Amino acid sequence: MPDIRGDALRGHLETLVLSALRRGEAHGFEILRRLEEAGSQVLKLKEGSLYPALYRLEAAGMIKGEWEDGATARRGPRRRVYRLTSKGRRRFTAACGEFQQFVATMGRILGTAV
Amino acid sequence: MPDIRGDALRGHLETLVLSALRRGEAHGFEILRRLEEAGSQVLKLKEGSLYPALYRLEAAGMIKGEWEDGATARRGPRRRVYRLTSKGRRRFTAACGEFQQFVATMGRILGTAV
DNA sequence: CTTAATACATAGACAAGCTAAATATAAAGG
DNA sequence: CCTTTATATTTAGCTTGTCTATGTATTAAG
Repeated sequence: MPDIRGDALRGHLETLVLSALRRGEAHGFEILRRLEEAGSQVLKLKEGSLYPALYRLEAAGMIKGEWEDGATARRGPRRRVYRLTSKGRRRFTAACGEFQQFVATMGRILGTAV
Repeated sequence: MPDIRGDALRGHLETLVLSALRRGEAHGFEILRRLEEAGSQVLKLKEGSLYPALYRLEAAGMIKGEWEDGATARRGPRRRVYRLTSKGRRRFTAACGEFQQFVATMGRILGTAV
């Protein structure tokens, strides 16, 4: 089972990130884990793709990130926890519709066998 | 109904071109027409995207292009007519499978409502 | 002879995802 | 202590596909 190529993902990654955050706020690594888990081994997302996507989404007001309280008893550096804004929630709904349209259009062209 | 953005298309365009050629050989403009027709107004493909894609596909041995015989009584310059190679046909089949997997994975992440 | 229609070509911009490496923090282990 | 290990974020630079915009070529029509 070949991996999903980066180019195929392009333009859809932000939708995936928004989707991952519907399950509740999460920091970058956690988002990565959620997506790879749901992606069943074929979706391999890289930090170098995710973090810039998070910055874009935050800049666009779709998500809001805050540094986690430092007093957590765990290994590792501070984490930035993101949550969906209401704008992001609306964007996600719209993005789902657009994706559906994209799939429908592709399907029409590739034939019903697809 | 918003158009399908270029980024959403990225990585899927070559599959679309292969698909268009299943209906028989065609020159660039004809491919464009076939795709836009099947794309129902939401898929707006540009020459600047299509022709490079054709060159890539030909270089990869997926399609074969030949200059049309000049004695055609019609307006316009010579046309380069492309047809699927057997390699291209196999590639198309594989690409359909990959697209299906992509859609399935996206669907799993976006939720069944998608 | 000009205009319109058709078709191909391509330079350059742009953007998103990838590679790879650096940095930071703190628990765990000896 | 000091090193190792695990966790998490950051970013520079590369690659590549699509788009914008423009240019060229050819022939029918007026």
